Amino acid sequence: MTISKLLLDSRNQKLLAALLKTPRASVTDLARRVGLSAPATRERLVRLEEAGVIKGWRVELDPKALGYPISILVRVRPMPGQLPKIIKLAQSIPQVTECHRITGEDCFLMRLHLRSLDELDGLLDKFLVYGQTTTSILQSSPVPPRALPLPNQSTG
Amino acid sequence: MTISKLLLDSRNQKLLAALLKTPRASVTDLARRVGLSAPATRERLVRLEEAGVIKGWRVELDPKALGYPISILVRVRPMPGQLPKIIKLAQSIPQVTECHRITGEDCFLMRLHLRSLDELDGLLDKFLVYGQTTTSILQSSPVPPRALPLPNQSTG
DNA sequence: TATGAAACACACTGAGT
DNA sequence: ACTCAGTGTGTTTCATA
Repeated sequence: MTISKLLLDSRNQKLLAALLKTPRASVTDLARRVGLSAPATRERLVRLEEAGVIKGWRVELDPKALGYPISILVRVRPMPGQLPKIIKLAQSIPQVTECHRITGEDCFLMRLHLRSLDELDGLLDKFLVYGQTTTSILQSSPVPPRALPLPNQSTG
Repeated sequence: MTISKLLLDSRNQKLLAALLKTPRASVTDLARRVGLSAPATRERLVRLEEAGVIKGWRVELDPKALGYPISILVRVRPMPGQLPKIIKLAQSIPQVTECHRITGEDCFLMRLHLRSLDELDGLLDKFLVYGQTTTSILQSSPVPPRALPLPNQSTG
């Protein structure tokens, strides 16, 4: 049994579910919803963070509001030996907000945010030095980022 | 000038920058860092939320810790007329934590989390009813999700 | 749109079970 | 591992500029 599983008793499941619903809830509020005292709830939160079950906290800003109305996805197929250069390039471009190494002929998938389509050429050119690119414009998100189901085990 | 721009004076820029660094900081702490009183800072936060500049707050859980060690990306090329069915299907599968409509021959890109590779066949089969799929396994993230640069304008 | 003071809620600690 | 109670800090409202 993994450390994680020990951490995922029914109370922590409730706690995580409550947190997913309202990430900014106070410990006191979470405690009420979980049926524990505030100190006990806090202790559980700290342990979940220490164990890495809770990886982090985020505030999500709207790219449009920040002046980036266009989101695109770019796949990159590196030329032989150019893989590390593409990584460095992606990291150095602030408009690249995600870059993933994936299996398949295209080794990378990245997400870029643009102020206008005019920016696209210049950005792609930078990558074309090291490989081929395939570009898609993001139109909508039928499933916007959402949480995975919790194990919902009955133990604990 | 858009509503957003009016909202992005230099103090709000500082405020958002502070929030991005430490999303769970207290209003009092943010106020100190921005150089305003707590009530004023709180007021600004509320407005930024109401205007949609702050889209939401997230707690990020580790998929591995929840029992989903494998992340994959699937592109789907729908057969004619099957596009809405694919959307519904994606929404109905909890392992699909993101699904994006994109331009190109593959209309959808989605992200799935698996308990094991054995799950893959069954999941892909569901989509293969409505179109072709291309699957990649996510190996690493040279650029893990990060924030866009703020406008950093001098006005305000 | 900001501030300061006051009322209230929350976080955190320590002692006890 | 939890609860309870006490203390200090943060949050929120209101009056005011």
